[in-house]
Amino acid sequence: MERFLLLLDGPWATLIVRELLQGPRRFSELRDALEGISAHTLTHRLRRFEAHGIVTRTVYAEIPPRVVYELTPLGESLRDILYAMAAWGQSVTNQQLMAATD
Amino acid sequence: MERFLLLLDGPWATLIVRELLQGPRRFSELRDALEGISAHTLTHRLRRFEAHGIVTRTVYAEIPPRVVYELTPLGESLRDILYAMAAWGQSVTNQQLMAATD
DNA sequence: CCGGATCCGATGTGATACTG
DNA sequence: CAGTATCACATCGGATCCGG
Repeated sequence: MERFLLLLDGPWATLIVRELLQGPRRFSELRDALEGISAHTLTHRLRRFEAHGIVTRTVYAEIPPRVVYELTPLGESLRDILYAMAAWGQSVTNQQLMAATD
Repeated sequence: MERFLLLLDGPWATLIVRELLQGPRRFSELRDALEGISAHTLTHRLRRFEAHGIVTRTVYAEIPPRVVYELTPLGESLRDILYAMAAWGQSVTNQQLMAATD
């Protein structure tokens, strides 16, 4: 089975990558942008991304500390997938999905 | 949060849709093509797809019984996403992924 | 500010046995 | 052939408390 599918597993994973596609982000910036995500989940997704080589984690030893996450070229290459997802979401109205979901 | 992400949740969901993109498939054809999937899981994914309107289920009351699954136009519209995923998987060598995963 | 530790619930998946 | 029922396990995610 293909590994790459596991990278975007879970509802938050794709949303985090989508946010990082817009540029480097601090931990708190991600948490604020992804309204509703817990620090617990955000940390775990970022750690996995890091382990899979699609995100870099840079720690600035300042007071207060600052941690910046940034997509690697490998992570940037996910852009086409995210774009395809975004396009699909726009072409399918919420009404269609809601009616089909219930 | 966007509903469509939940459609392709889990490692098998995308693979099932990818198989159906090649044409209608019987239950046993899907199970054979997706080596390693359990009947339990395949049934549950197909039932969800059906409920979400991306797959139709047609039962032929023959002996032995025959059940054919086919993508709806809504399901077909997922093609671009699956293609983008496939392209990504091909551009990234397995070596890269394995090295990054461990 | 950026998490780690821990406990908990929900869900995806498998194994096995069984059925119309 | 095409499932269903049940049990078991892993992982995603949230809540809460605590630490560098």
